Amino acid sequence: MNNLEQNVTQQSTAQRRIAHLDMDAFYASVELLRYPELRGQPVVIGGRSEHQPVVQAGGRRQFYRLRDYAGRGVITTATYEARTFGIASGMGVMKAAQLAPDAILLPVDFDAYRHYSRQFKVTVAVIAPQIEDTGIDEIYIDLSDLPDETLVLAQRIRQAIRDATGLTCSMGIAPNKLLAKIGSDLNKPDGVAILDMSDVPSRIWPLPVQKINGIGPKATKKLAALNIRTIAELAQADAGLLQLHFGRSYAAWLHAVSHGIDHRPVQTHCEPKSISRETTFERDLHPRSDREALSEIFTALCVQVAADLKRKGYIGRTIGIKLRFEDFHTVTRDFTLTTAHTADAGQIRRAAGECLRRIPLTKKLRLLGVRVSALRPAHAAAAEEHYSTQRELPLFF
DNA sequence: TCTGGGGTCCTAGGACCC
DNA sequence: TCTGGGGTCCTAGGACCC
Repeated sequence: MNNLEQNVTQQSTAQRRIAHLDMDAFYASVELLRYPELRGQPVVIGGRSEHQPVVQAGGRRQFYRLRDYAGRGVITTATYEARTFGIASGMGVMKAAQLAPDAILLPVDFDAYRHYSRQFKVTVAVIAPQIEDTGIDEIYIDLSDLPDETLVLAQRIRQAIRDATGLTCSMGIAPNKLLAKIGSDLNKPDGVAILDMSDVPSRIWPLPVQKINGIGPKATKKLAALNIRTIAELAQADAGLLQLHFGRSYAAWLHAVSHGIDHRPVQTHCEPKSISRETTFERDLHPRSDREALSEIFTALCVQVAADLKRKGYIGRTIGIKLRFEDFHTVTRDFTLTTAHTADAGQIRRAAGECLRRIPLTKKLRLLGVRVSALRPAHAAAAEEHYSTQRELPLFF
């Protein structure tokens, strides 16, 4: 065995130390920094239109209540006080208003959340640089190569985030991402959980299957029909039965995760695969009688996607659209350019228009979306073009 | 009074090529 | 005329996540 092989073997057999860090009620907590007088109250973030607080004479702020809201939209985040009413993210605002009509409603402010997101990630990176970005409010951190004791490290990271942002987070630390992710939820909010493989039977198995990242509503329902509700029941389930109902690869995955097994690495770098924009209308629009409005929205989406591509430095080759009808049925169409990649709004609009013509429009629409995929960095494409031109030159001269 | 917007990954069939 | 697999690309839909 040579040195390289030895290293690889050692690396793959060594116990890893992976953290999952999740900001507590992130959007709501950022809003509470801005409106400290709301601390301790049920507050939800979401909705679509402008429901900014109104500053009254004397500087007092007047906030919107859930009961004052009418129309479409969902809750993105609820404070823990609001969650006691049964409000959860993803819930329609109108339904949340039934549960807690007096809860404060604030509009989303993504710029503010992105600002705090960058801040907490930079703060963590100073202490532990091996970070995988998995969203605006959560990251995985590979702590394997750091010398410090696990709990000391966790508390140092959490304190640094609190000092830099005033925000709290929860952490799970375990030998892999699967268990770290479950762990960060165990002592939420503002808590830490450290898990080992030997903790799986006592601390993981009693949990419901949907606590596993990757088992969603559909799989949970199918498992419940097989009398499988806890991770313990999943771990004991007959392999043949699972294969019959979920297919070979998903069944194998279910079996592995129920035993706490997960070999995915922490990925510190990731290129985007697609960039898209979509919008749900205030009211459903008719393909004929609202044709003008739809056409305007469609073009605007293409212009936005093109701007996003340029700002982020990508060009794409596959243009796709998404339509959602009034009955929530959703269809997509896409088209791959035979010419070069593009970030041009006009070209995207034409391709998207071709896609649209392939969908029969009878029902009213509630959503329209435009996506560009098969991306590549614009600079790499330019460099390659330059390189290939250079290479060809000698042939011509 | 249902159900946002931004993504990723997987599956599956058909075309096309070797 | 019928008969193979394997590999890759394209397209559509769906599950899932934050």
